[in-house]
Amino acid sequence: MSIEIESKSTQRRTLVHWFRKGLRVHDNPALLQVFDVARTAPHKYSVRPIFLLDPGILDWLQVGANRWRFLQQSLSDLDNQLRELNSRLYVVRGKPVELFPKLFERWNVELLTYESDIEPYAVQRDAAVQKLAAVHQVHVDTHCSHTIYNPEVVMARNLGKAPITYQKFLGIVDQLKLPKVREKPEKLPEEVQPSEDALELADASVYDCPTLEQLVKRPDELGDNKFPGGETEALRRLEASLRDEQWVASFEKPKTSPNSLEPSTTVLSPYLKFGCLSARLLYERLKGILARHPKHSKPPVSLVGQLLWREFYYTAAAAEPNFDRMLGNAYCIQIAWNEQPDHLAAWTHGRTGYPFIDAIMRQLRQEGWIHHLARHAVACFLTRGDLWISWEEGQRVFEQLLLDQDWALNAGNWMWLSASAFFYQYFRVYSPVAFGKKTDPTGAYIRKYVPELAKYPANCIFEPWKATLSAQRDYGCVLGKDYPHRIVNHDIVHKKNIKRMTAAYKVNREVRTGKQEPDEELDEPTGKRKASSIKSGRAAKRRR
DNA sequence: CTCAATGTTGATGCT
DNA sequence: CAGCATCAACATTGA
Repeated sequence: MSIEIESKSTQRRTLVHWFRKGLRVHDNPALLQVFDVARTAPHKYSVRPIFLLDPGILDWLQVGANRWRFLQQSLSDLDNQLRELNSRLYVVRGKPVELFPKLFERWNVELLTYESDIEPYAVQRDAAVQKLAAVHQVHVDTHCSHTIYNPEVVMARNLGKAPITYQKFLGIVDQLKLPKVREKPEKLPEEVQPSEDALELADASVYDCPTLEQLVKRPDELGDNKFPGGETEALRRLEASLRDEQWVASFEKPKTSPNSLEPSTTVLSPYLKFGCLSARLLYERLKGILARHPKHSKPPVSLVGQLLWREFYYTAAAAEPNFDRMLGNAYCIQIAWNEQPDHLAAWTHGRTGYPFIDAIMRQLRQEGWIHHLARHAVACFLTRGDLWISWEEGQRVFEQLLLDQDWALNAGNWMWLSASAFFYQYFRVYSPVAFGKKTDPTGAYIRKYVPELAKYPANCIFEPWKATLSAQRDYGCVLGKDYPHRIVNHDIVHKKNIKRMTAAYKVNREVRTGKQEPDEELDEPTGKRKASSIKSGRAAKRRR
């Protein structure tokens, strides 16, 4: 017994950084902490940066093949980055709560660091891990570095609540100090290399990065690899995006095109989502450029404005565990959406019969990224504009297909577009015909992604039902045979849906002001009061 | 309490 | 082709 204790006390202690999001070595305060501590006593410590991969989640998580590939590439690049710093990435297979007690013991862990996260799943997981760490006398330090501003700090400046308008949000963060962007850590001394544990002695590849074959269960669903994952590519893309300072300084999102053949915006979003690129670094770089160009665009339309939209939604989401649902969500207006599986399937797979909508949905499936305004067009079409299907259904499809899918942003934008929260001018409806014509009058985008319509001329490619049957035959694409008839008539349904929105808002208003109880069909028993408490202080006062 | 101003990105038709 | 009014009309904010 005494020998055991003796050997344990002389065994080196391990410092662990746990990667989740934040798949980078630059501006990573939690990683930096572990490296810094190791350097204070290189003979006492060894360092193990880890990523946990639960093989069970591959089957149920809403992640499409393209995003699995992005993750695989990001992990592989991260491993390379760490090897240049005399370390490596240790990918450990299993569930966090089952793994950590074993790792704490196996590696004699002293310190665990990670980047904090506001997603409910992560909050719950991290609380459980912190408990386990306490039991094993492992010190835990967390750092807020996925966002520029800490959502908790923003709320503290707004009477403890998340601001629900962007302008209010701007007013608050304008008073906050900017976080310091951190350099990537310096190389670790050789002595810090951990000696092989029992598992590594048995199998030297036990902690290796997953291969593409291991992560992508449906390789047939992989599209072109237009946006490879990883920090290296993120930083390359950052530099390419910032090269033209005039463009950066004059950027206005609403003036960029949703249907250009090549992206009209930076496509840094997937890299921000996985943390391959630090939002704080991007912010600092943008500020530097704007300082050299006094006449520049401003939030909400500027590039800085785009980053702050991300912050806005993160703050709102941090305050609401049900942010991704209609029921029990304090921000969200309650609407009796229809269930319409055939229409949902048509939208999901780009078979609505509206070429502009279908082209966007097919680009999304193939490439994993679509322009923000393209997301507006298809989201409006699915929900309040045409199909009257719940935003949660659209959220699910985006969650699967978008490389940049980020819980807070996806839910927040779906609520915005469906006029369920944050945005209320539901009478502004996108036309699935007219909207795309503004930036692509010839329909080149449609020809690329809906090739069966390639021979349709510009004057009817946005509305192929206007071509006569003989013309359709000439163009080699007959509606109902080679391409679907439109599943709804926009001119008719969008007017009907505006009236439905008016009715839904009226009910919601009466519920809020206490004139009427919420619809029992819509509300969960526990969600009743909550729906009104944040929405309106006026209503809450009246109730008291 | 009321009331006016405001809101990242609508469509249409007119000047 | 940019700018503007109109359509019908929302919630939030702040005076």
